[in-house]
Amino acid sequence: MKLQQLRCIREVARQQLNISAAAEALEMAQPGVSNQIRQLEDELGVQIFVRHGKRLVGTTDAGRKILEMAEQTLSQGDNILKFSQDLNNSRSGTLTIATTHTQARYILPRVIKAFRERYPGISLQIKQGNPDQVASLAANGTADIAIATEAIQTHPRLTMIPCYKWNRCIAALPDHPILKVNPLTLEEIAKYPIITYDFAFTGRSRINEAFEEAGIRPNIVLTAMDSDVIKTYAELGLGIGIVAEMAFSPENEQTLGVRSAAHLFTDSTTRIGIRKGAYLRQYLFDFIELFSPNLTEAKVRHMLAKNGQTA
Amino acid sequence: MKLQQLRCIREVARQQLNISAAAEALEMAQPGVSNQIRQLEDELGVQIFVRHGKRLVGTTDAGRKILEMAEQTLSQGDNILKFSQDLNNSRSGTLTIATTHTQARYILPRVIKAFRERYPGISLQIKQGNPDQVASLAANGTADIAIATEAIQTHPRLTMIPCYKWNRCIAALPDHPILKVNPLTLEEIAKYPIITYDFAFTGRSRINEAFEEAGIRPNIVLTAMDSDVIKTYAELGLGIGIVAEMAFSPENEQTLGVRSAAHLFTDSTTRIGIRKGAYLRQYLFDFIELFSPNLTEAKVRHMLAKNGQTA
DNA sequence: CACCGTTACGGTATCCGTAAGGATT
DNA sequence: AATCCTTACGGATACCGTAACGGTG
Repeated sequence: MKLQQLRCIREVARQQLNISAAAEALEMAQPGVSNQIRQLEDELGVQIFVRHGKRLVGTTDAGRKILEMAEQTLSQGDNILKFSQDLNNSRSGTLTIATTHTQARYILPRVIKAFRERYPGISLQIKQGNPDQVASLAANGTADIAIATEAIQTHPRLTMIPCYKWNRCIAALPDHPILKVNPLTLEEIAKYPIITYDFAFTGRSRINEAFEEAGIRPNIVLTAMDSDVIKTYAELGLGIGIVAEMAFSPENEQTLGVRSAAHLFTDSTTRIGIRKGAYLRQYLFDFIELFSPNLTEAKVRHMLAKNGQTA
Repeated sequence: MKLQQLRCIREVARQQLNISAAAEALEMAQPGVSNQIRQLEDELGVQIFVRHGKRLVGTTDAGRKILEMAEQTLSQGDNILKFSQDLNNSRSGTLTIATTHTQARYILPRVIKAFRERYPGISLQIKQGNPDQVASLAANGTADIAIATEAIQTHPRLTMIPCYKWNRCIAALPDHPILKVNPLTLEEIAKYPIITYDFAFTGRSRINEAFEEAGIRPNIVLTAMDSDVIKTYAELGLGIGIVAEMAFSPENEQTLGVRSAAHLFTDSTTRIGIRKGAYLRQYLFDFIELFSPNLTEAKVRHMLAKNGQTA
């Protein structure tokens, strides 16, 4: 059994059972991948993939288990490589961050600016997605770290570290009556068409809960995956936006009037997710501390240790 | 990085930095091992071993960490192999049990007899040692399971499962006064020379504690690593033996008089130790259940899961 | 027909053995 | 002197690429 064989089956599984795609991702030719898979299956004496003639159409029960164990093995192996790179040149490497639009657009810029100054040699990669995707990317090692608000707190392979709480605000055209009504209530908001986040996104469920508990059916006319789109349509007068408060900085935003709605919705907590058992390079600890200054390396290590972290 | 390279450095570390011995254990020639190690060190750019000229004299700090991660990786890889073998022929394979003399001699025979009847194709291997060695053998994967009484309850890489409690009894020549004294006390015992277990062995520390608490200095004239030796010298009239109660079966032992000393010493608990994250073949669960019938597969799985077990 | 996986084949690199050479104790 | 690790070299093997073939939708 060789690590390369495990890499092959893992990649094929990740590419929806497409060997050609897996070969490309692995930077090898299709036949090579085919061969490695066959050799592994022969050596183990276990079919991993279900074949319909010459097409892969699924994984066997045993295959799923083997794939899971292969991921573990490869993760462990990666730890050795990362650790070594860390020793040699802590100044070069890659940091891949999986996160949602709101974080990438409004929170990360200042963090990344500071990080780049400290580690100019590290190349950064931001992978965006919805919270589920973000969690998966970190869980399978494609990303070093996940930053998101929901759905990820229960992922079995991630250790979650709470960073900060936030809430929503209301954005509307400057002359919109909602900006002056007193007090601001859910009933008042529900009188107008609403623009907010796509379901299962940045705290969207908290918005639903609030209206549901109050027995109000809001008129949601448009949902989007990112705050900028919501703001854009609010500027067009399509309705009032319910947006994460960090999407507004005090100095900008003359085109929209903004007021806090923190008293109407439950706080959401943004968390960092780290794959259990991962080796964390020094600069990742520094990144986390830049992101949330109270999360010192010692604190993070302690939280990881509590969660069955190996390394 | 290849698994074979990891195997090489692991074996060298296990063989006290002796490449020749490692090569033999790996069934390859010395130069091959040397090469693999060098290649790995080159690829990682990290020195793992400290060399004095041409001799390995230690591991670097980084090397120790890498060795630890390598063991993890190889363990995970082994899980895949074991799992596959389990699917193919659950009737063939090897079960390696690391345990102490007392278990091997007095408890395991009936268990192994039953096990062999159920799995005639599985070859069994018993590795004996003191409790520390037993724990290490299971922790590093040389043995599938550890069975012992102390020292192992705190091993960080093992999940411990308590099986049963036991205590000691007094063995002496049939006409020895200690067999009739009433009540049997530590003071009475301490009047005579004592033969018992080697220190750090099958519950020896419990014996020490008891005398210490009572403020008595027993006259221990001989210590041994196994119950048979103790019994032999008791038969020679060298003193009275303090022995694990399971070392006596009711029907045998006419040469020695026996009486219980359970009221004088704290109970000891015999535990099974299993490496965290190990894949357990079906027959291992059956073996455990034979050893301790209340430990069903479901219960064992549950205890392992609580302890950060992956597979 | 387009796509996908397998088989066949050949060059290259890797692995691992033997044999000989320096170091260390 | 004995032990031990390294270097050097050669043969077998494994790996991986290209090219051609066979199923599948």
